[in-house]
Amino acid sequence: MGRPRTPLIDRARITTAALELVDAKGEFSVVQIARKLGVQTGSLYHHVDGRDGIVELLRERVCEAIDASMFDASPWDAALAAWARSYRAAFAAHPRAIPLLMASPVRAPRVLEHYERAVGLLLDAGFALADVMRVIIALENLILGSALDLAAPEPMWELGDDQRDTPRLALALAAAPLGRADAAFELALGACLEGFRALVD
Amino acid sequence: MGRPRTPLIDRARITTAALELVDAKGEFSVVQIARKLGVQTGSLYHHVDGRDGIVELLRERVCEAIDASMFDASPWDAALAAWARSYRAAFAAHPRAIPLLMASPVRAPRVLEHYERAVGLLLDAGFALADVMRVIIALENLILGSALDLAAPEPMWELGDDQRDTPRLALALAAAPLGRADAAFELALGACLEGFRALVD
DNA sequence: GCCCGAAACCGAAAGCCTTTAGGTTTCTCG
DNA sequence: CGAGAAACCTAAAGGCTTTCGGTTTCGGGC
Repeated sequence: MGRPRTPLIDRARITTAALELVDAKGEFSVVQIARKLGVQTGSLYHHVDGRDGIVELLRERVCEAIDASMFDASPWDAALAAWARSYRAAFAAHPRAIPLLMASPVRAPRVLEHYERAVGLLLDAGFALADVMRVIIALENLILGSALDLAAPEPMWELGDDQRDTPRLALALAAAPLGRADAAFELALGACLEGFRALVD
Repeated sequence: MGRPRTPLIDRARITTAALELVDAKGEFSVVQIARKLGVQTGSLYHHVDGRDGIVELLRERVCEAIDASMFDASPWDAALAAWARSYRAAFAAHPRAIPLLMASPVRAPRVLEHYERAVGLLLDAGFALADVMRVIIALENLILGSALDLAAPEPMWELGDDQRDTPRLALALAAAPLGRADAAFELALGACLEGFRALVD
């Protein structure tokens, strides 16, 4: 018993275990993480601020993959598009984590910093201060909505066995290309950027 | 004990109690519903298919408010816009239910029927079959993403006490009008519809 | 070099939760 | 009028989160 000579767990290992559980089963519990790490449940509470704290760690881990390097180099619209694609791709890498991360607001400082840089980008591009959040929120709506679509492994629409009630929906679904989620995202992204350009010109 | 002379609970009352709990606290439990209805926990299982069944009931209840009457009358773009607004408004009426409803695919026939009619609308408007789902999914991404934004009663961005890390974000947030979520949605909706028109012209 | 507080684990328990099972009364239908 | 279904209760199993006290180890100040 007692304190071990070398710590058995840390925040990074807890996060990894939680993410593996979420990727595999779509959910996690403190008990399951403890089992995975060979540790008593209560021990996790020395490293982490409860279950919600673990969700926050997951958010940070997932968002680490978002690339924000384009904010300095490209023209504003190309940078915004690249950011949006990277943002979406980061969530797409762990689709089953999305419902978990959707339930609580963004608190992670590292994510907030992305928004800070996006604001700067748009201000420098000549957007009016009152328009900036409108643009960012609109884009974020699209990104998160699209990510949500990615979260459902099965199609978002489960037609009944009897498709006579929805003949044309079944037809359109069958005719949609495989990467329909990506195609839809690109369609909306292009349209939104076009709309944003009208604000600054 | 025994069976009461008049039933104490039914699916409608369970749904109402669950929705009240969700509206008030953002979550619900079978125990809390039972307490609210003055009934033992297990009794609910005579009326409802477990906790997941209650979520399905909530989805139906929330989606009842979506108006689909415009599909027959207006030109396609006005109809699509009206549908999107009504869809979003139905979710906005119970924002805290959104994370709950997002986790599972759409099964309710009444909701599927909306998509069926949207497909018909677009086909009749001259959209290519392969484009129809792309357009609908793009629009839905926007609706759900925007609804998700509404789900956060607190601002989606919780800046730390020390705003020195995000000075321009704080500035932009302060400059954004009160209905910033609505403004962002309308901005993106208009842009997307403009993009859709380019597909059919 | 020693001591004391902090750190990191274990064990146990309180208090939630979901779901199932069996018992009792009442209703409905043949 | 009798049988079975319906609708409630009580009880309990088994999961969950979180807290608390006990035990050992580490590290910094004297």
